[in-house]
Order: sequence, then structure tokens, then C-alpha cells
Amino acid sequence: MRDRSSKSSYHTVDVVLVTAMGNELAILFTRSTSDRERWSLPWKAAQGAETLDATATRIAQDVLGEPPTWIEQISAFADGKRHPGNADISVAFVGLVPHETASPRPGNTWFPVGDLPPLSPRQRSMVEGSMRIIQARLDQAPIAFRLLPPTFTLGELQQLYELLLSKRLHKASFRRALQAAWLVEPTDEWRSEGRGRPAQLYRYAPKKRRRSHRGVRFDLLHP
Amino acid sequence: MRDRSSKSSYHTVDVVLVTAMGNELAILFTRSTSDRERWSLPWKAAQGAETLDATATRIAQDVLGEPPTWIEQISAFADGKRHPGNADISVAFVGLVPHETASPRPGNTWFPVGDLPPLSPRQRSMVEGSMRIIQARLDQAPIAFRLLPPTFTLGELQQLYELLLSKRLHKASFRRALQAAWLVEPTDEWRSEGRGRPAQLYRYAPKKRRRSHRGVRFDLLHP
DNA sequence: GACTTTAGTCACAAAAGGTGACTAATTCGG
DNA sequence: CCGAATTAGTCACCTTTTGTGACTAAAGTC
Repeated sequence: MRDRSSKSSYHTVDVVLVTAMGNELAILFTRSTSDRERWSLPWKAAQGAETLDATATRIAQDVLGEPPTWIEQISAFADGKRHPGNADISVAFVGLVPHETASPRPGNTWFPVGDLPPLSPRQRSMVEGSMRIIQARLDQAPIAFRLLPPTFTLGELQQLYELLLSKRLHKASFRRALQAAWLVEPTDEWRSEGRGRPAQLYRYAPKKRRRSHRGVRFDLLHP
Repeated sequence: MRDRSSKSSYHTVDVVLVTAMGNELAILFTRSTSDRERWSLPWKAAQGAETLDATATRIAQDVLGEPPTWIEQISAFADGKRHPGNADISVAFVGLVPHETASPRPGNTWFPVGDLPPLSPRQRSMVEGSMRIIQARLDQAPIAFRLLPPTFTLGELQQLYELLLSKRLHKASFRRALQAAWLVEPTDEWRSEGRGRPAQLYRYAPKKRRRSHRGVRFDLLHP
């Protein structure tokens, strides 16, 4: 993330690291090297030898100490919008991290998505893009499980889905659907959380299941 | 798509143009400028002033005479794989075109996806990526309608879905789901196709409809 | 006019999904 | 020690959605 006076064409890799902090999603920011009062998404100039995914993982590891549990390219950005490194092209990635195991290195902080610091226009587009991708992947990839620690209660899982969908879910329906999908298996541990009956801990363990037998889905279109 | 001896860092925009040709999807290829015996996806060096989307649309327009009915960025590619222009980074787009209105300019040809010409490794990844995106967008965006002419019969629409899903669909279910989604409206025209009762023509005309009331969908995950 | 072919609809059964009420296991306050 | 409060987990019922075969409709063919 060194400064580089704009010399010929060069490109960066930027990473939007997302976690679930309590009742809100949060994104990781780094103090800008040029202006210590400003924050930016972690980024680096791309290395020619490395794949873009490898670069993105390395950037995440540098700020978090460990790689994200899931990472995906959002898009390349090349419009006229300003970028902190003045890059011609920036390739943005979104990565997920369970909040429990994610302790940012000094100089890096989680900001709740509802209260982000001022940002360069290009990086703002990246944040928006990462939110869109998370929404879109929610029922295609096991995103929710990548935001939770290895074992979790079904209550935690449901709360996370309610956060990601911004919608209350009914307990019985949620569990019935989860069972039908063969995505989790119970451990033999239970967690007592203050008062109330202890909750059983589950782990993400998807089983092969026969290909869905359903027809077309017009209902998800155009939301 | 000019030749350019690899000089410092530069990037290209490549476009995968897809159409539905009879019972198969087809992709548009251009004769390579350097080796007239080889084919490649249409590509150009990116212009600094233009957005990536604008460049992609322009490239498509240059080979087809008109812009695609839908276009979306697939991804940026920067691994060591070879690219016909020796670009460091290539940003790939997928575009859709109805076959009826798409007449490629001389030097460009549709190849059915089952029988593609030899391709540089990077462009092969782009073709694979475009197929993945089309599959994934199928129930999120009105992709199918962008592969059909302005008016079409419900039989044609269903056949296209069967092609895209590689799966037979039941006529009554298909139409019931289509009606519930308020996506098409009938015109007052009918088309007689040889023998059999004539089919009514429809047009794509999505109506606003209340947000779906459903809970989570675990069933689409991990296919 | 009878037969074939394709379009379009209906009605029933099966599956999936929404919902409130129930049981279970724990803490807390007396 | 006992009952209220609290959170977890399940059940049963009903509604909605979806799969499916059979039906009617309108054209061409012989």
C-alpha cells in the first residue's frame, strides 16, 4: 500500500473484508499511509507474478493475521473515480471473516456499515458492490456459515440470516428448511447462555443431496 | 484489437457474446488479426477515458452492428495464462443477443458452445465464466427474455428455458409460474407455425409486484 | 370428415411453507 | 424448594405452491 506517483499504467487489488458484529455487518478499514486521519479499504499494487485471488488473500492476511473464510472477486473498476492509490484499474474482492476469530492488526478497525468513514468514490462503489454480492450469494453459497465460528447454535444462525435478509424469520420454518437441506450436523455439546434452556451446538457439514427436482423460479427475478 | 508488442503494463477488455441458435447456445468469434487461421473472442486495449462497460459495449457494437440487449462484467483475469494480446489484465464481459436480430459483421462467426475453436487459456476461462454467470443469473435477471426477439410465443420461451436449464419443463407449471410473476403480457397477434393451432405472441413487460413473502431458501445452495 | 399436430387450460394430488401452541431445560427471586 | 420467567426445541394444522395427466381448441393433412 505504498505511495506511488502515477507513472504509466498500473493496477491495484482492493479488499472489502466483512464480518458480523453483533446486530450489524462491519467492514475493515486501514489508516491511510499518506494521511493518518483518513481511512481506506486495504489495497496493494498487484504483483505481476501472482493471481489476483492470491494477492487479495495476502492483503487480507496482512491486516487480519489469517485468511478470510471465503473470498470472491467483485469486479474491476476503472472509471474516472478517484482511488487512494491513483490506480487506473482496481480489482475489488469481498472476503468474509467470523467476528470471533478476527482480531485486526494495529492500525485496522471494524466500522459498522451504517457508520462508515469518508471514502474515495471508487472504494465507495466497492463497498456497495460487496453488499450486493453478499445479498445475491446468500442463497447460492454458504455465506452465512462463513461468518460464524466452527460451531454455533441454531439461534445464532437464524439471527445472522435475519441480519443478512433484514427480515424476521419464523423459528419452526427456519429449522425445517435447514433440516431438509442437510447443511448442518449437531455436535454433542451444549451451550448455556445465561438463563433459559441451553442450546445445542451445530457445525456446518453439508451432505450430498439429490439435485433439486423443481422447475423454473421466476419469483426471485428483478428484486 | 491491434497488435501491440508487450510494452509496460496494459489491459484489455474482452467480450463473450452469447446467443441462442436453435437448440444450442453459441458464442461469437473473430478472426485473429495476426494469424488469420485462428479465432479469438473480440477484444481491445482499454481506453483510459472510457468506463469498462462502455468499452465492452463498443466492442460488441463493432462486431455486431448493434449493442447487446444485456451485458455484465464477468471478472478480471490476470493469471499467467496467455492472452492473444499479451495483456497483463483482461476484464471480461458477457453480453446477450437475440439470434434473430444479430448478423455478425464479416470476419465474425457464431460457434455453438459444444464445438468451439481452439482458444487461448485465458479466453477459455472467460467462456467458462460466462456460462457460469448465465446459469447463476437465470433466476435473478431477465436473461431469457434478452435472448428472444421483442415478441415471442410461450413455447419459444419455454424451449429457451429448457435449453438454459438443460431440463425438460412441464407446460402447465411453466405457464402458471410465469403468470404469477407478471413478466409478460399478450399482444393481439398470433403466429401459425405449419400445422397445429397458432400460438399467441407475448412481449416482455414486467409489472411491479409485491416483494416475495417467503423465508430462507437453503435449497438453491451448493448445486 | 377423421386424424394428426401444436396451443392452451383445468383439476387434483403431493409437497413445501407459515404459524401458533405446545414441551423442555435452565436461571432467578422468593 | 417452588413457581415465574426465559430461551430452546418440536408439533400439528392449515394455506399456498407445485407436479402432473387429462382435457379442450384450432389449425393442417389426407
